[in-house]
Amino acid sequence: MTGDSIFKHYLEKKNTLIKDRGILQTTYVPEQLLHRESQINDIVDIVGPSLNKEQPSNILIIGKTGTGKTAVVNYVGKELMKEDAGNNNCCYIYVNCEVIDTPYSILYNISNQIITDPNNKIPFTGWSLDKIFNEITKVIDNENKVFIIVLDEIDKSFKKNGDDIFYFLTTVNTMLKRSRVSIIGITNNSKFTEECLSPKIRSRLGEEKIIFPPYSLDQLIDILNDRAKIAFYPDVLEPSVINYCAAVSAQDSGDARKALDLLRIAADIAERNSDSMITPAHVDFARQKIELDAFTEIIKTLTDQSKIVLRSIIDNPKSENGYVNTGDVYVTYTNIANQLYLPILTQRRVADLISELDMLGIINARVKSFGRKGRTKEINVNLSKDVINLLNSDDLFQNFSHKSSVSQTTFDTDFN
DNA sequence: CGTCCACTGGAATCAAGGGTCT
DNA sequence: AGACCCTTGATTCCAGTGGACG
Repeated sequence: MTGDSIFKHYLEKKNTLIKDRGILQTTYVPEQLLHRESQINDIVDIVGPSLNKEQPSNILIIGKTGTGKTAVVNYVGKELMKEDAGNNNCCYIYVNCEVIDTPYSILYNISNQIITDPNNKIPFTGWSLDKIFNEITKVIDNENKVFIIVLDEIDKSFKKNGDDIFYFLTTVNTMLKRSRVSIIGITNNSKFTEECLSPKIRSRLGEEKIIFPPYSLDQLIDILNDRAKIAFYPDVLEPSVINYCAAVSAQDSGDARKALDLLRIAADIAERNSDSMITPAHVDFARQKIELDAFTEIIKTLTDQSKIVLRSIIDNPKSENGYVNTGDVYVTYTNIANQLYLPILTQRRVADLISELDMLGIINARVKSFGRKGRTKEINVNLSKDVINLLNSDDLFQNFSHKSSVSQTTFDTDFN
């Protein structure tokens, strides 16, 4: 790979608007986190004793997406490690349970952040949970430190796996002689404690609770200005852009992440167009792009069966009156699956897949009763043409589109 | 007011596919 | 090689259930 490559014009082209793109990334942790002073102080006060090898209380952090939970915790963690000269007293471990979502992989991940010797790492599969439990307790105790383990998006894992590992993690201390473990759980589900936790864990995990309220409009403007100041060259932002980004996101639950995404993508679009300024129009484009990207990503990762179910909903002959029910979908589904020579799932399973699509936000499904005529899910789809085209152009349906012209009239796929 | 439809929601279970361990 | 283990997707079974209809 030499510099003289197909990327040449990228290397030569200088950005005229964005000076430092990284600053607009949501993963960037700024020097100073605005409007979160009190939360930071709370966490510092709780976690601080670990510097003297005393065990901090467990913390549960609650707040909606984009309210700075992860950023604040990681920021405090970073500062804590800085303060712990020589790495002797405490150790900060971060695990995102949305990405790492099985009991095994969570424990695997935690242990391998601790184990430095590559020969002693735990294999990524194959061991029994018992064995991993024992190994991790041994490893932790050997270190003779206070471990602060952050479990981000903790509710996701609870939903899927129950609370076994968390029970383990909150009770390891009884088996440790030298080290201590304390847990920081992060969730965006405000009813998490009541809905998901069994009483025995509830009291342990929720020793301290810290709430992260959504950012207000003014706070979002502050945050955006703060980053824009260093991310852009001077005078490339039309004055109303920041307010516009902030307003869009404030409406929608004060999500700073979303506001930053908007600003960054708007800037990218302007840059690519070689426009001299970033305007609210760019922000509008960015909004559309974000939405489409989100759906693209979801559809890409759907299993074949889910794709067929989704398509069955969209293409359902009965869908012209706005909604379909599970039975209708299942009929269409068996049709399509048959034509694609794929195994046909039971209706029970298809109902589950429909529920999953609902949770992903691709479709709307709510249970409705028709009295004597039974009870079913009322499903409606509200997808843009772009998204539907995207689904139709999926590899899975390539052969199908040709064949389907024979009998089904509803499958008028338009590629252009 | 009770019935009864057409599913839902939950739990138990299976099979296949990834692997380790002895 | 055979015993075990975890994860994922699917199956099977079954006890609910909201509310229009009779």
